[in-house]
Amino acid sequence: MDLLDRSYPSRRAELKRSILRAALDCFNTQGIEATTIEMIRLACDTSVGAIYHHFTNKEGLVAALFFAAMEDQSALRLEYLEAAQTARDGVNALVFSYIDWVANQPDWARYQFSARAVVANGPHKEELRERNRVRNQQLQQYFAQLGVGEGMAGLPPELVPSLIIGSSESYCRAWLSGRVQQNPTAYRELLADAAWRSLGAG
Amino acid sequence: MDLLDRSYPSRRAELKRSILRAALDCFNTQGIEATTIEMIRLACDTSVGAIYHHFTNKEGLVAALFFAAMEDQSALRLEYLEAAQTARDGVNALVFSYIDWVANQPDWARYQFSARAVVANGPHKEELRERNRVRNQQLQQYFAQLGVGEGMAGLPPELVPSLIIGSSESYCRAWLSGRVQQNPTAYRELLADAAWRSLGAG
Amino acid sequence: MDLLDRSYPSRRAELKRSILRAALDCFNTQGIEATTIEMIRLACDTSVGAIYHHFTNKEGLVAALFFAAMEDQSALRLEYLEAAQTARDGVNALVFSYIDWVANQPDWARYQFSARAVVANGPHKEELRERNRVRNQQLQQYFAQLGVGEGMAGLPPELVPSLIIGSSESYCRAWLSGRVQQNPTAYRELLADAAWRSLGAG
Amino acid sequence: MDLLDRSYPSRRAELKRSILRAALDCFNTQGIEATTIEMIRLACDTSVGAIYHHFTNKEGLVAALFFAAMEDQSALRLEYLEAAQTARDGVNALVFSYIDWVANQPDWARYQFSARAVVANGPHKEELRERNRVRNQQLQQYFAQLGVGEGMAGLPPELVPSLIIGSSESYCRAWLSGRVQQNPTAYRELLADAAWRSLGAG
DNA sequence: GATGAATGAGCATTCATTCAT
DNA sequence: CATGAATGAATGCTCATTCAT
Repeated sequence: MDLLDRSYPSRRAELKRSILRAALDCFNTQGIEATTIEMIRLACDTSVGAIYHHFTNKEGLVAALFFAAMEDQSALRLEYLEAAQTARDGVNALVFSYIDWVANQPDWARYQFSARAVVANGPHKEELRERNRVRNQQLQQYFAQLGVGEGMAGLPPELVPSLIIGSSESYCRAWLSGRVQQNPTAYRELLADAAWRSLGAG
Repeated sequence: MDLLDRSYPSRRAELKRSILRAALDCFNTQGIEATTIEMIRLACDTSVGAIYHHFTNKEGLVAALFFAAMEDQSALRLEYLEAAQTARDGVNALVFSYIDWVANQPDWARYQFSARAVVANGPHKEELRERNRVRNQQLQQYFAQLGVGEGMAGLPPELVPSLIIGSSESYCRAWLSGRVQQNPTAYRELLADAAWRSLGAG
Repeated sequence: MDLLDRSYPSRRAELKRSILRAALDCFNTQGIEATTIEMIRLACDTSVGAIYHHFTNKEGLVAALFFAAMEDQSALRLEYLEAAQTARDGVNALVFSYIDWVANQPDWARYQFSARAVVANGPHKEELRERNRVRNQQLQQYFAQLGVGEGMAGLPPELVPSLIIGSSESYCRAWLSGRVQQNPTAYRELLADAAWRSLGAG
Repeated sequence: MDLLDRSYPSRRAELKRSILRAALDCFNTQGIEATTIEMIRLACDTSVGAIYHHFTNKEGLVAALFFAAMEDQSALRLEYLEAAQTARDGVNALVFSYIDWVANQPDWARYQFSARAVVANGPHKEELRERNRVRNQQLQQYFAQLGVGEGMAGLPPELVPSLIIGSSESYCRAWLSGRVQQNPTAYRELLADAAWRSLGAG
């Protein structure tokens, strides 16, 4: 099922969905700043007014799209994490959910990379901060439950996320921008193993 | 010595330097798109005409700044790599040079992150591609010399750069955007060790 | 009793009244042009459609408000004039009714000043002209009855209204915009005396 | 000599003058809010950019025009006042300078009436307040010199300006909007006499 | 009658770029 | 070489008004 159908499932939200889809396409193709409201309007055949009615702003549209991606990614992560029993399972869940989400929603992933800076400096920066705070808290709880951090004594907590996800993110970026060819899912296991080793928890 | 004094060392280039410095400040503070030529003019007290005389247009200024950063970073990497004897030395050289450069030139590093997408889609995309090609070739040569890749048989070559530098890059991004506090140089060794372990070459 | 209750006394007109009151507030606070239908809707908690149902369009609302003020002011003037016996009484009636109305309905007076130009150039300009014509005729009749104009021989008729009401209007404007402090009713007698003297009819 | 030539006499300010003249015409013909920058641009055959270069804003243009009128009117008033010896002379100077200015610059006078409210609520409200303060102070000085206020003991000072100028202003407004036909200069003496009588200083 | 989503013409404003001086 | 006034296409956004439900 499509990401947007998950986020806006009702019938009445059809227009909203079609605006978002058109915006995603335009933003990814032309770049966020280079995309004009008129381009989006053309792409989904509505009126300028309708776009503003539903999203207030160009920045509101950018943010709505970004938060939709964030939530979808979060949902997959939680799903994977719920099945995890051990610390190693947890690391796998993070790496796999990250890679699978990017590989399945490359457009949304691409958008997420380019929109983050925009949202983080725009009028929705507070909402972003808050969502990040909540997400980090949830992750900490999960990892506390799993006893992660014990095996990797000595590693500063603020370093751990980079060790777990850094390589995957780096490869996914390279893939999305065409610098490497192979689909990241082909390296799921390698990247999860490498992340685990990098934690020195072997 | 300052990055710009290295790149534009002559006396006559003083104006060029002061424009670049002002532009860097503005771009980092306001964002590249949000910065107007007028803002830069104000910040370095020249005329619009002078800016256009030296850099042709805004994208020329963005690119000049980006390539200056790239070259400075390259120079440090080469310096570190020249002292490397073993594969492990090479990994350390990459990680250390990356971290040290970011930590010493945080403004340039910040700019590099935000400008890459702009340059990669602007009129200087070819020059960027070419520079990347040259850099990758150099790196490959160095690593071939050091016999890197032998100990890590089985790892796809296109994955290796992400394994080496991914975590460091991830942490540096987090540091530049204030999400973590500790200066990345504090974790130089930890990150290099983790990178080495992640390669499975222990 | 409230101006609007006088103009729209029935129970069924409650909504109409609440729209007018909200519009008056908004127009005075933000200015007529700066006030949007949406602001008015918010202020009286109806729907856009309801406003258009009752007043056809924004200019209809502006005019309805203006004519309501005009009628209320007219009613008071007639009331005062009906008690007048002499020319001097007539001048007093005009000055006092003007001042008392402004002092008792400052919001409506303020609105009247700012709306006149709008109505006089909008689609209701004819209605305004007609109402003015009728009012002037009535005044002329009253003054003819009282024999006004005899004592002040030599004064051009078109100058007389300005001599009678000019100073009061000037002071009331100053009071409404905060340039003077004292309530105009404090100067009722002084202004009426001055008007009388200015007619040279002493 | 034209009002604008007095305010912007240099050769280089030619464009500025032509913009102001075009704006005055448009504002008076269509109304300030109804006038678009494009209309003004057409009327003086420049570019939008030039208008913004010289006046920053539509509101800047409105204010520049308003202050130019104010200064021109002030200059005439000072000129007339300088020749005054007695209180009666002073009253005449105020009434005559007011009437003469309106009659000689009807477009500027009309504009002044409609622009005052806009400027008083716009971003230049402070400048307007300050200019008013200075003007009032000057007037007070002049009248103190002339011993005005002595003969009219008992009249509250804040009422005096309305008594002096109220009737003239009222008649001028009526003339500018076509409600009366006779040019106000025809009634200069009558209005000055009436003002003097209204002060009760006879 | 009431509602409010949808419409789209219209506007102020910006800003990279040029070029006469 | 330097200057900065002038250009004008392009854009985000507003808001009165309509009309299907």
